[in-house]
Amino acid sequence: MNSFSDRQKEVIDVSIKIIAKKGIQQLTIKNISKSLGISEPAIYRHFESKIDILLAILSNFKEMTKDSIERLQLINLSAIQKIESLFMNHFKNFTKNPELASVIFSEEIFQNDIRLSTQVLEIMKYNQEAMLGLIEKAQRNNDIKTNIPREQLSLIIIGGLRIIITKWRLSNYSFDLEKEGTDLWKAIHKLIAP
Amino acid sequence: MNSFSDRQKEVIDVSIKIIAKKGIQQLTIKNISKSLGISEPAIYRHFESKIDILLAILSNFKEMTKDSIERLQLINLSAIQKIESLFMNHFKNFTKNPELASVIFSEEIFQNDIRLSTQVLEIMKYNQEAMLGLIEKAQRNNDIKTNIPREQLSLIIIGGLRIIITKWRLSNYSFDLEKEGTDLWKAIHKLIAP
Amino acid sequence: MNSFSDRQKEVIDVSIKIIAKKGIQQLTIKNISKSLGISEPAIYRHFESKIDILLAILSNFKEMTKDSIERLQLINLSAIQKIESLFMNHFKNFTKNPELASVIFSEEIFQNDIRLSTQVLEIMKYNQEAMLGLIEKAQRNNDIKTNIPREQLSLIIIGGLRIIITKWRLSNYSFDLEKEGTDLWKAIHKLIAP
Amino acid sequence: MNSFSDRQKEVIDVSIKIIAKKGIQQLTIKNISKSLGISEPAIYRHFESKIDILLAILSNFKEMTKDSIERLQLINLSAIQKIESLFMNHFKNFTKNPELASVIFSEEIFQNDIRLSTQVLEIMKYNQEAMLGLIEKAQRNNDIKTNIPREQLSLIIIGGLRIIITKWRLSNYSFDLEKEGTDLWKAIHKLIAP
DNA sequence: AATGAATGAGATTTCATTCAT
DNA sequence: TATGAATGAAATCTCATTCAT
Repeated sequence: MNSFSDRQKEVIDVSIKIIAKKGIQQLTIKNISKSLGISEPAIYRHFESKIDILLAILSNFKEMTKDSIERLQLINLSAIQKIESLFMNHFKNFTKNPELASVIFSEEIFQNDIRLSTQVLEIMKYNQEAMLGLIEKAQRNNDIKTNIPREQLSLIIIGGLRIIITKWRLSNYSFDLEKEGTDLWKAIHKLIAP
Repeated sequence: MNSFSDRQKEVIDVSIKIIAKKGIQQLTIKNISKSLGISEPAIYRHFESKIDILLAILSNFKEMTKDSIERLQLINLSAIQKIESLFMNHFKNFTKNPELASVIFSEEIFQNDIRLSTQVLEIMKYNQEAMLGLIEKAQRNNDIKTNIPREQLSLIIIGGLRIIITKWRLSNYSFDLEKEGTDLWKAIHKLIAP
Repeated sequence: MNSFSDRQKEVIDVSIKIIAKKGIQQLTIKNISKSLGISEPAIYRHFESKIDILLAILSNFKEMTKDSIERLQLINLSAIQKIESLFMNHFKNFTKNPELASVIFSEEIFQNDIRLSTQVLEIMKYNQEAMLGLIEKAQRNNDIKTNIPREQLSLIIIGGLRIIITKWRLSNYSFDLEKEGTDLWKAIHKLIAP
Repeated sequence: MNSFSDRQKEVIDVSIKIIAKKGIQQLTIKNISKSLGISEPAIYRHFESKIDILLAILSNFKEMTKDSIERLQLINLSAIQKIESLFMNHFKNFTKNPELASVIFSEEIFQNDIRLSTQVLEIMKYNQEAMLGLIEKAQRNNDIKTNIPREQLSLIIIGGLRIIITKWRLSNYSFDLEKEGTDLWKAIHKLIAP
């Protein structure tokens, strides 16, 4: 799809790490190039501008999001199981890749450019629509209460997902995200089950 | 408690507005002074440094948070009613003061300085403890399911609160926050009611 | 009219000198600030951008041009004498201020920005219209041949003026501009007299 | 004489076009290579440095100038006819090749290097001497007034030539150069004829 | 309390050029 | 003959802050 060169992937990678560790304000061309051990102008062989680096990060997220949702659709699971899987996969992924957590839910970072914020909104929308679709199916299967509108159910599930990750991040990854995530899912599941 | 001068309050005010409208990267001494119609050095009569402005913003939030929670405790309401009130008050306040929404839940903004992030964590903690206390009481009153640990209930309630405000902000305040907030509360209430 | 501060005038001044001596490519903020003995950022207190410095130079030229033409109109001279005066004044001014010569007829310098080239064209137009008006009057007074269209006469006079200044400049100001200018005017006068 | 390779000629060509369209400041190795559809280092296979490209442009002009003057000398025309031919040929050539006009009379472009400005001065000198020689002959043939020194006549002719081309270029080639050139020549001819 | 002038540090970006392949 | 990757130098401009007034 979006075929980034090896160097481009490296740039994207260290950029995410820099944002995660030191915040967007420290994402400078100097810091990126220092991390890669090359000169500052060398970055411009691989990206036309700094904004393009941020766009590449988002483009990467978008692909990842789409892929994981599409893969999920193909699996032979019930809708409620797919919701659980979607929910829990986030924790697995972020545990493996904690930097991602800092960037993926930090809409503020991408506020200052229309192209960036458009991408962010599209990613959010994509996630929400997937969740809504699954909730609808699960309700039809009678695996989720039907007396609660799916829009609100979706907000509650995604809201829970986001806040636990935010807490984990702000606590400096000091608790076991997968364990706390499982507990949260159990609670949500108990609440929404008919 | 912290007694800010009139000018200091003005600085805090326009700073919040700038962050809300243009992001933290645009919060510069130049932009602040331009918004206030004074010169840049004049800012330094009122704040020793830029960090002090951000600390003042957070200090302000902290006071507001404490105040509203303390006031809530004094009112003659049941615990579940207090939770509802806490939940709904946010929407009222943000509808009146949309800029606040952009800053109050943007922890990323305050990531790059220990003094700042410490303040942010304290505010979060304060809110959570208040919520936990109320949930406990509501459970004792049998107004909330008791078979779900209050830690998870708290996450779900605050998570829902945060995500709806985030959506509202990213949508450029394009929907009726109070109405959507009411719908969300109804759903949560139905779910957590015994 | 355009009221430049003292510092702004200094910037304009050294900028003209730099262009004259080293060409437009050496007109850098660094060189300007070095010439003035201040730091580079200090320049930006006085001009918003480099383009604004160039615009100020042109704005200055425009004023000078307008002024000198307007002053000329008021003097009690015949049209042909005014043409001579216009012609010869250039040599006097440039002899006093040789750097001006390098910039005033270097349209190429101002090619890369629409605002700049617009200004250049306006200055040229202004000069040409003044010259056309004077030629017309002189022809009516029978001081200039009437069997030659004034458009061509204007081109010949201004063309002569420009080329002699160009030669003087490229020769590193190595000949007496006023003397050569007088000789040229004598020749032109002899040719265009009826 | 100077035998440029095909690639070198291409480089010279696009360089002239770039200078004409966007000014000398946009004549960068990057822009040259982009125009040619090759990589930047590839340019250095054909020219040792950027200055060498500019020198090649001037060297080309010099050859062209010499050629056309030498060819003119061989033709069986009177001196005044040769002057007319020299004058009018410029308009024909520039109409065919408008970019040339932007560069050939832009001495400022070549100001910042001694080797470049030396070349420019030589070309000018060559042209002037040819013109002076022709005027002298025409005066001896009694085709041009003899009471005007040929130095001034030369200035007037070449000055007229240059200014009309400058106007044409700054007007974005918006008028018929050959027609206006003819009108100008008629005027000059009428003036200088005995 | 406020300002005009200034600055050191640093940001993004461009440029001519080099080198290994 | 050509390219991908890289770089030192330098350009424009921004930022937080200081100081004399």
